[in-house]
Amino acid sequence: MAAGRVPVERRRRRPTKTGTVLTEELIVDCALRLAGEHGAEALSVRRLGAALGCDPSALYRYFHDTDDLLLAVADRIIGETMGGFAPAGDWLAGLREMAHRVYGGYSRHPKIAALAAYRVTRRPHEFRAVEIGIGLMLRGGFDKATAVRHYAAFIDTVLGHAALDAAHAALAPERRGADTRAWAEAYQGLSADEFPQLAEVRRELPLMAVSSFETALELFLSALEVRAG
Amino acid sequence: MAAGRVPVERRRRRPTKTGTVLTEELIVDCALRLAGEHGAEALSVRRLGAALGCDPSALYRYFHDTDDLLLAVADRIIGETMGGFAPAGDWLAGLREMAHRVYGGYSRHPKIAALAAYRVTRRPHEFRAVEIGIGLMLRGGFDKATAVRHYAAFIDTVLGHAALDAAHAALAPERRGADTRAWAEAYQGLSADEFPQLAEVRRELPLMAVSSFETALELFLSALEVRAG
DNA sequence: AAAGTTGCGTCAATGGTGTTGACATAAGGG
DNA sequence: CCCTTATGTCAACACCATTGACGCAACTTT
Repeated sequence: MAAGRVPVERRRRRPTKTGTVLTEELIVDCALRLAGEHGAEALSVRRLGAALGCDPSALYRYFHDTDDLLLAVADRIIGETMGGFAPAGDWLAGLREMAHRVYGGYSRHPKIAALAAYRVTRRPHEFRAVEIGIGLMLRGGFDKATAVRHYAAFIDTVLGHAALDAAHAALAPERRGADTRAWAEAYQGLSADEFPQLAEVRRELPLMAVSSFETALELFLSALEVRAG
Repeated sequence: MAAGRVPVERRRRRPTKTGTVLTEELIVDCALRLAGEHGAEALSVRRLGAALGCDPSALYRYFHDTDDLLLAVADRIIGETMGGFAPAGDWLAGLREMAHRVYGGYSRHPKIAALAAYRVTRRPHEFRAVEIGIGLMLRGGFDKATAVRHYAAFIDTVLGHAALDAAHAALAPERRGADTRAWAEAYQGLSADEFPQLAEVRRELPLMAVSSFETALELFLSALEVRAG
């Protein structure tokens, strides 16, 4: 049953009924593509099996369960977004780019992001990302413990926003629409007596429907800058 | 089928097979209790029906679907956490307390938080919370548009951290443990050649396993303070 | 080249999930 | 007292993840 128990060297590559030869890599590829093309619900063992042309249960030869597969997919995303990133100049600019890369990567795969943004993949691409992030904090002049704590706060803030926006983007269309329209509709009709502050900013409320990631990131980075210097 | 379509006044209160009389409130109560007591998976229409002593499908007379029910439960949580909150003094202190209340409320209901933190409930308790939050920003001296944008960044940062930590807390125990231990185990064994920065802070890495909410919040608030004054 | 292991794809089955339409019954208004 | 109709119940559908038994075929060994 168990996945990965079989050493890679001993692998016997038997083609499936439809001819393709399964690989961990191929499965992750397919999962990523499937989650992207079709809606949020497309990522199930059965659909994945169908897309790969194999029996669903064959996947359990490669991954313990769907959680294991999910982490593998998440690490692939991290790898893609951080690929070729080697910040050289200003540490703050480095952090800014890293934030944009991570946020952008997860935005491109909202369904996965919503499920995996808060996980620790414990896989190579994540190792590299943390290595870079902590390096940037150290370059900012923070002592070791502060660098780690600030990196945690930084990446969690970025991941938190990414997860929020991704989860929203991954919602079924009619639900996403309803949530978005709330600020321009339900919140517009509230009584000014009961909600004076909301009435005051009524015309600006639709701003609540757009992502606050950029605003939050710049506020956060400015706070870091102050503490460093 | 549809929920809420029946005006409240016309309701015919028929007891279920086991004698209890269903109410939207009673259902939300039960859902909250169920999600708290039993593990993360306890929240399903069937279990809820069993706990209420009614047929699962009876719930569809009160809520369109599980999403509708989820939003009702989430709004209840907001109401509980914000109950009696009327910040009078310093606007920054008000924001700090609001952040702690929201984060704490969701921490007490991780399963719900993981599912609902990024939603707009469009219900009374949420209205009140936004009213208070925007009021605090206006008190900080920001103009209308900036107040709204800063409130969005503020609440999304808080909700993002709450969602991250809640999702982690709602994980199945063995998965949560594995994720947590990663920083004290998998990350400790990495080669110092390949990951020099990680090696540098190796002894501080376990800090990554604890919530970064407080750190992030204080950084965020300090940035707000600078912009206000 | 034949025999023996064993990886792994397939099949069938289990027990879970949300949701719906038909139905019967009792509640409450006239 | 009847009539309308709200609503709890039942049965069914279409999904889901996961597992154990099975047998083929791809390697290893002799």
